[in-house]
Amino acid sequence: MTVAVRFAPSPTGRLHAGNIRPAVLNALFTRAHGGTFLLRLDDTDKERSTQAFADGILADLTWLGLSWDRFARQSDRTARYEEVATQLKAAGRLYACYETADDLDRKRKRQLARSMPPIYDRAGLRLTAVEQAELAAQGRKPHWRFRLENTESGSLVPVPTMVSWNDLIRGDQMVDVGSLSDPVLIREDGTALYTFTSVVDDIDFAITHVIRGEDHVTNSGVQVQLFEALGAAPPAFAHHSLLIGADGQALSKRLDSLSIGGFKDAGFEPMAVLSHAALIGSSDAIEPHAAFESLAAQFSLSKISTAPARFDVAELASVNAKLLHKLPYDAVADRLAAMGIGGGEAFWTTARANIQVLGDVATWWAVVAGSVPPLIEDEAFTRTAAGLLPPAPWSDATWAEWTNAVKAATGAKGRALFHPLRLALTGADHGPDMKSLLPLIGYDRTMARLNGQPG
RNA sequence: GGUCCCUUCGUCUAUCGGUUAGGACACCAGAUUUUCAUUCUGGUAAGGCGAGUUCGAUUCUCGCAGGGAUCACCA
Repeated sequence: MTVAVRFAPSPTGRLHAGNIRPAVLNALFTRAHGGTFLLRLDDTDKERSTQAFADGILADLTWLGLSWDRFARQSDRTARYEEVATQLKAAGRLYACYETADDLDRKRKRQLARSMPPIYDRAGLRLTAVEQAELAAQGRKPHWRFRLENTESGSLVPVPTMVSWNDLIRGDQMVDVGSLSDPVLIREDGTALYTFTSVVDDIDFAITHVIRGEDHVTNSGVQVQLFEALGAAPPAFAHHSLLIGADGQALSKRLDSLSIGGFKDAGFEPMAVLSHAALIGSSDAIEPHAAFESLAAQFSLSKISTAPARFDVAELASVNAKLLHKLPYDAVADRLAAMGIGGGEAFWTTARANIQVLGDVATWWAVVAGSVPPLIEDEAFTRTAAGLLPPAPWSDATWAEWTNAVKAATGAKGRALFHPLRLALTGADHGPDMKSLLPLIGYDRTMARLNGQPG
C-alpha cells in the first residue's frame, strides 16, 4: 500500500504556529515513508473562504519549503459530493430535517438548561411521508443528516456505541457515537459540509493516513461510520495534541501574532520555523535542522506527545539564532548579495555569531564597510591607541599585536583595554570577535574612528 | 453540564514497578576569546494533591485539583 496523506486547510485565514503542525507532520510522514502528499483546500464554507487566503496559504507553505504532489479544492468537486449524497440517501443513511438554525439553537439551549447533553433529537427521522410532503409543499427546503449507527434495532434512541481505532499517536481510541448528534452533511442550500466532503475526498484520493489535530478526535469517530457507510475502509488516524500559549492558556486568542507571514516578516528562517514546528511536543530535542531531509530522517509519529505543548516565540527565536550561527557561507551567499552585503566568507563567519535574524548582519556590514559613529570614552586613550596602530596590510595577528602595544603604553588590560577600542571601532559594546573584525574594518576606517570620525 | 485527552526540572521530554529519575533548551559557573557574543566543559533544577494495590510506585487503580479538546446548516 502506497502511503498517501493530505493537509487540508480551509482558506478562511492564514497559516499560523498552530495549523502548520499538521502540514509539517504530514509532509515529514510522507518523506519518511515514501508516500504522496495532497494539498486540499477545504473551501466548502463559501461565506468565509477567500481566494486571498488560499493564495496566502500556498505562499506560506512554499516559503516553508513544503511542496505537494497533488492539489485539490473542494469547491471543484460539488458534483461528486452530490453524487455520493444521492447514494447515501438511497441507502437510508441520509435523512431530511426541517428545523431552522434558530429552532436547533433553542433546542440545544433547552437541553443544556436541563443539564442534558445537546444532542439532536432525530425529529427529522420521525417525520411521516405525509408531513414531509406538507413541508415540501410549503416550499420548505430540508438539510440532511447522517444517521449514526447507534441504536438498537427498531429504536431511534441512541445507546452507547463505541467506535474505536488504533491511533498512531494516541494509541487505542474510543468515541461513543451514541452520545453524538447525527451530523448535518448537506446544508439547506444543498451544499456539503466538511464532515462529508472530507470523507468523500479521503476515499477518492485513496488517503491512507489522516494526521491532524486532536480537535478532530470526535470527528474521526463519526467519520469512521461514514467511511463504512460508503463501503470504504477508514484510513489510519493520528491525532496530535494542540499547542497552548507561553502563558499556559489556549493559543487560539493570539494566532494573528503567530502567523507564518509574521514569522517571515520578523526575519525568521523557514528551516527554523519548520524545525520548531516539527519538534515541539516531541521527544526529540528542539534544535535547528538545516534541511527537511534531516528532520524526516528522525521523524516518527510515536515520538509525538499526547499532552498539549507550550508555544513560546522566544524558543523559536533561539532556534533561529542557532541555525544562523552554524549556517555555512554557501547557504547565504545569494541572500547576502541581494542585501548588498559583500565581504565574502570571511565577513559572514565573523558576523554570523552575533545575529538573531539574518537582517542583523546589516549592522555589522555597516561597521565593516559603512559608516558608524564611534563611541569615544576616553579621548586620550584612543589617541594613544591610534598612534600605535600597525600599518597595513593586516592579518588575524594584527589585533593582538596592536592591543599588546596599547597595553604596554597605557597599562590597561582586560575589559579596560578592549571595551573602549570596541566602542570606538564599532559603536557598540558587543559584537563579533575583534581579531577577525579588525582586518575587515581596515586601516582607514579604524584610524578615522579612533579619531572620532564615523569613518 | 456530557464526553475524550493531558499533568516529570522554568520549557520540550525519556522512563513501559526496583534508576544516583536521563537528555535537550533556558539558567548559573569555568575554559577559550587577555573584552561582549560565539564555541567548549561542568553544574543547579522535576514526578499536582489524596487514597488504594504492592515487599516496593513517577510508573498500575480510584478520587480531587488544574489544563486542553469537543458537543455548529465552521473546518
